Amino acid sequence: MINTNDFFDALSDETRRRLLALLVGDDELCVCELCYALDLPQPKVSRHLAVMRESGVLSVRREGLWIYYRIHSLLPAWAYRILDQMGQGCAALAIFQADRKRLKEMPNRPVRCCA
Amino acid sequence: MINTNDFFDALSDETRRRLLALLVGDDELCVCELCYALDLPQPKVSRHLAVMRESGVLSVRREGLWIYYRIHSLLPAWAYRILDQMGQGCAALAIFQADRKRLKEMPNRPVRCCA
DNA sequence: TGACTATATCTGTATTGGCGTATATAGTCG
DNA sequence: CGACTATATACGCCAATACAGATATAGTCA
Repeated sequence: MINTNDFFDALSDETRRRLLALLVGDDELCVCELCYALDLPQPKVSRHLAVMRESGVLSVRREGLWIYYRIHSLLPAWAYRILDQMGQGCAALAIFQADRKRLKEMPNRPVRCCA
Repeated sequence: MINTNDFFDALSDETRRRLLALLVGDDELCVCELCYALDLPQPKVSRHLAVMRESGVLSVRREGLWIYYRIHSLLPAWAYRILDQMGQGCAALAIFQADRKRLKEMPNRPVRCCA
């Protein structure tokens, strides 16, 4: 079960909120998609994902070379609702909209074979 | 209008979450009530309240010697819902329950005259 | 095996942010 | 005015954390 402090720690950084906002909408995305969408160096994205993976906010699945992250399915209901509201609150912001746009227009997105 | 970063910054510290959780339930409380409930030194509580006041998460009313804080009434709907869900998520935790208990049992609570 | 791709981790640095303590401000009341 | 109460702020210190850049790991495919 996730720790409350860890959950709010995930929300305390804008980069992490950008990652979460994408994942709330898209159910699962791989690291290279997230890097491309946020237009940030891969180690930076990877470190933030690691923080959230280690605290149980995100879960991970490997498929070949790609590693897919998603919102952890065992979060308590209130935590889901907060993520959802955060997504709504951020949807109006230019940065978050640009992230969505870049993701949508990303060339050669990896194809899930056996989601 | 509140800044999204500032809003999540308010949630990023446990002391601030304890303050917010009390205020979500009680509509307004003065600094000495909050100090007593959290059992923390006054400057520490005051500094955390100042952070949230300056970013527009809390608003303030003076009544004589006492200063009453409350959740700001102009937060966007999604922010309210997050505060509400945070309150529910934390309600199960011992620290937050103890805060409520101390507040309820506090002797000589100041009396609002003209709320 | 070796080249290549995707992702993770390490290392050193700079910044942020919380803390305790001391002190300042502001209002009340004699 | 001076004593008192409630609250706010300033200061110096320390720990946490984000960062860039370099490097390691792990899987794939020739």
